[in-house]
Amino acid sequence: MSTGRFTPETTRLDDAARAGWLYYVAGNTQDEIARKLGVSRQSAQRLVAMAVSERLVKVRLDHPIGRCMDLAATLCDRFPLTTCEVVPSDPGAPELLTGIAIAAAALLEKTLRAPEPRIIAMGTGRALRATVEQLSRMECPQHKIVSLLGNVMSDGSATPYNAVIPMADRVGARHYPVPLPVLARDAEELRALHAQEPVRNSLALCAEADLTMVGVGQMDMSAPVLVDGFLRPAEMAELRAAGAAGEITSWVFDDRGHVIDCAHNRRVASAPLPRAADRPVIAVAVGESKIKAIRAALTGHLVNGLITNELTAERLIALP
Amino acid sequence: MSTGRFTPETTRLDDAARAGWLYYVAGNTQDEIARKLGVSRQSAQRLVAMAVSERLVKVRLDHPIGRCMDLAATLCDRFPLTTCEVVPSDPGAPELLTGIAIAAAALLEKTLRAPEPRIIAMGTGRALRATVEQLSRMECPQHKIVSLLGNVMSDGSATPYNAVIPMADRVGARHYPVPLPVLARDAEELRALHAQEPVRNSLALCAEADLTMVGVGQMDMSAPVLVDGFLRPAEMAELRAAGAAGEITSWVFDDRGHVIDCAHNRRVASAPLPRAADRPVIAVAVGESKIKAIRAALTGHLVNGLITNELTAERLIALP
DNA sequence: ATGCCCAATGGGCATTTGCTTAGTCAGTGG
DNA sequence: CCACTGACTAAGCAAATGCCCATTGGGCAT
Repeated sequence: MSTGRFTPETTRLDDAARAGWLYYVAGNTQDEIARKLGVSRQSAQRLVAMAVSERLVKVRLDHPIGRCMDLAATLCDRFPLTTCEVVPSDPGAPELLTGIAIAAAALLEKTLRAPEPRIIAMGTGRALRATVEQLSRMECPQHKIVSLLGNVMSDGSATPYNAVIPMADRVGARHYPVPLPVLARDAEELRALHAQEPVRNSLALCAEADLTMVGVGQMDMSAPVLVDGFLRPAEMAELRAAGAAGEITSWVFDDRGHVIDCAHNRRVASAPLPRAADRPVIAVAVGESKIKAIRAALTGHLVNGLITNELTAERLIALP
Repeated sequence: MSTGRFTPETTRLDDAARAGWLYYVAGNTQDEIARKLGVSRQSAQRLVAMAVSERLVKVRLDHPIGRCMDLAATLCDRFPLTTCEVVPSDPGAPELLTGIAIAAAALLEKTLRAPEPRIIAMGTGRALRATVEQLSRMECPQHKIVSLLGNVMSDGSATPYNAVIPMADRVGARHYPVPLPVLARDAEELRALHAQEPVRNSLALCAEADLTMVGVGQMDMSAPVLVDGFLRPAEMAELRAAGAAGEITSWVFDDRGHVIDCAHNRRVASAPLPRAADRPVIAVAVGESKIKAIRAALTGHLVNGLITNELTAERLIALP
């Protein structure tokens, strides 16, 4: 395009946006778009695809699917929740994260659009990672994004499902990766780590976060903490014997949602869970295997909000 | 079913919403949806279509261009326009010409790239001058560029915002500068001028132009015609008293877009305006002060295309 | 019971879309 | 100077989609 000579990057995205609008809003065919934009059909198709992949087009379903609304209402009723969102399940792939990721991203964006500075605290995990991938690019340097837990594994490598760094990148906010391991070697080392100035800063930010978003981990042999190597099978077995039902930012809790007093939790370097907080603390989780963990977290008021899907919600309600 | 009461309507809409969700959010194909919902593919397609037609799926474009496209669509809807382009305003300099100049230049280049000979008729003014400056250099001797109005001021000097000569220079096309003043001394002189062979040629070319591009002048004390000395303040006052709302290539029209029958217009030497033409006649204009003039030109179908910016488009739509 | 009406259904077909291959062209750097 | 890169276009194909139309079957009046 002729206008390309000024800001190739911007212009390309602009054209993608134009193509996306013509396609999704005006209902043009890609051929028409190609003609209107003066490019080949293939380019038009690329532009439309780019508008989607760059998350320029947001599809929202403006119909409360009766089922989902009922489930959300029931969950709010049964557990101490202030917000609850249930998205439809894909019957073929009920553990698909896309749906809850979109819902969670919409929630994050609502906070991020605020002109006043906000603090958003994030956990880690696949669900949050998927959430971040659904965020639009935006420019909000006024906000701070802080990690609830360290991103260093015991062997010194970075954790795989860190969400804070890509999130800060996408939305142009400042971020505070905590220079901490997930687990300290012992209580002694933990004290030393927490005494560091940057760590104390981060923890202080977490404590006053306007929005906290976390994943929920189950405590069985398919647990993320196990798969990702934070725990050895023997430790897992030990924790389960001690009544462990789930974990949030590595804090292991029992089936009533009480953080267990045990050796493991004494080594957890993560920010303390803001129990029964007045500000939103949202769990983002789906899956058959996580149901007990989610229920425990809700019961114990470790979170006050939940984003999940239809199937998981059904199972949560079906529990005795 | 989700609810105890049996409401076929609701259920059907719910299914539509579900199908829409699976299609647009989860990215299923209609075949998969059909399988998952246990209906035929055709029914799935009907459900998806219903989700759209019932406005259950809302598509939003998360990009500044989205708003511009919306505004353009509204303008096309409200006025008899076949093409309309709205470019983002620079919030700091909402009257900046660069944006619309780039858009207008892109439009010109699309025509200029045609291998068949084309005739492009150009008006004058700052906007068109800025447009020409955005044109890439190219070599298209097959086209003809003709001026809609003379480039000689009453004192014999050339008009400052001529666009045809630099345009022809940039794109390597033949051009037809009209050896005419902007205003004849009187109707008598006008007849004599228009009787000249080269003038008649030019006017004939204007009449069959494939693309006509003009600026729009307001009729107030900041008007270009006044600033550039084509009109004296007294004449301007007179015209305004006669209901003048704007001018295009010196033809002064009222707020319904009718060229006023007055002494001034009887002296105008410019090519006649191709009212309600079948070929594109594009106005290129921005600015708070031009809004009434633009609206009049659109209403009266003096042009069938508009290139403007976001702020001006908003104001045009906000007018009663 | 019979026939009719109408909405919903699914088959079939033309169009649209996503993607691949091959070729072109401008800019880049050795 | 030329090979290389990257991005584009053209052509074409298989899958996905949109839509027409004949069919079905339930509800309703006769």
